[in-house]
Amino acid sequence: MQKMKKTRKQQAQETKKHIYLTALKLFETKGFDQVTVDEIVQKSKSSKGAFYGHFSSKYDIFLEKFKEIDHFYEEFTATLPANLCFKEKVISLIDAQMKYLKDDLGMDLMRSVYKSGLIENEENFFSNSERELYKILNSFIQKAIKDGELSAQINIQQTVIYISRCMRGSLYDWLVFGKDFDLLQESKGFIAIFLDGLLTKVKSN
Amino acid sequence: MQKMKKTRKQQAQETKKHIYLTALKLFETKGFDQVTVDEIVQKSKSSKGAFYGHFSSKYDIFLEKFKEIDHFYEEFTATLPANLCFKEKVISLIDAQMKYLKDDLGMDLMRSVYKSGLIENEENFFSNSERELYKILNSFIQKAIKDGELSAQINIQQTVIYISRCMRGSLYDWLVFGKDFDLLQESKGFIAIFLDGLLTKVKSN
DNA sequence: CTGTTTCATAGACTATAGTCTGTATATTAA
DNA sequence: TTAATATACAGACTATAGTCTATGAAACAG
Repeated sequence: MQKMKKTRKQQAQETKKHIYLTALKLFETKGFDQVTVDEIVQKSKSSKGAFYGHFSSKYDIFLEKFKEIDHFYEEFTATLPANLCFKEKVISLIDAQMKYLKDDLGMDLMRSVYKSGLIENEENFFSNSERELYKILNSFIQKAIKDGELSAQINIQQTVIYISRCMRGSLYDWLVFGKDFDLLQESKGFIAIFLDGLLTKVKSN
Repeated sequence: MQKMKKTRKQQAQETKKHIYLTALKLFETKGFDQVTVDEIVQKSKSSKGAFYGHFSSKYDIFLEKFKEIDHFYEEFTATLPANLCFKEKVISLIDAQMKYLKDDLGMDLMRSVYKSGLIENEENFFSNSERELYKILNSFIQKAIKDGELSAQINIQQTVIYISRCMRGSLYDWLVFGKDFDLLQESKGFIAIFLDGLLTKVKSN
């Protein structure tokens, strides 16, 4: 197990990371659409072959970055107070998540993510990368049912989809309506009403 | 005012319409992404110059078609029974609209519409072409307030945005999750919960 | 150690959306 | 009527994402 000699795979990983970081830096300074693959390749002293060997598209770089969101979810779960009710938990999740998406990932990146979701055939990350989110929501709901906050009748998977749809809806609107759209407030106000509906519906059962 | 001689403008309109119809036919048979501008231009015996003189992009053709949705809204308004309550009206609007989008406009076109909403700088139709939808929702809400179904306290514009966001959310999910996503059922189930929340919230005020 | 295979990378090439320029004809001005 | 101008269109050209093929070096087999 020698450390000196770089193996082929190690070398490749370094190339990938180097392209990745160069691209992110360029995206940050010039904006996603202003950066060409040729420029990424040139600035990273690499090649098209290397680029497309490691990433399947220009978007793919952003998706890679987007996957870091799992770290966010981990941290969120770890620091969430245990004594909150269902509604409080969901709202606090949305609040934290939107802050993270807006400030840490940024609008450009999220636009790419949402664009790529609309590309046919592309394996959409909403069913992969958002798995962590689904798990969290799922656990919230399970807990709420156990605590009698939600009826045991509800379709858990469906509800997870609905709640995450609230997030996607607010995010999409943010991307469409732009800067003067207050993502935090909009998504909180929206989900609050939806959750009221969810809780009401259950009580009347 | 001679009828025989075609004026320049008339001729141009005919060219535009001819390109438009040729493109739509091609989109229908091969799917939007499979059709190139070159092919449209060639099949319509026209040229790039003519194409981009009349349309600002390939998407633009679809947006043109999408504007026909105003006819749908007109007809819907005309045939809506007057004796429905707020919730019934909104649900019936969503039901009819989703049927229309799914069956008459189709997934490909809607995908283009939602993609184009994500393109920066592009004047997004959500603030233009959806104006008719906003008007209808606005009138529903006004009526509901007058009838005491909704509190006079609520922010009407905000509520319009929320309800239309429910639609956008369901539509986006449809485009992402694909064929086995039941748009009608999903959007109805979703909005029903949201409306419950809206009505509840008001009652408790 | 030597021949063979695999694989990361280079960079030429392709496909296609969109731009630019030239032209002929309609329109307008005199 | 003739000259000047505007504009609809043709098609060459550009920009750029993504593909394909070649190559040289590492990994491996014997």
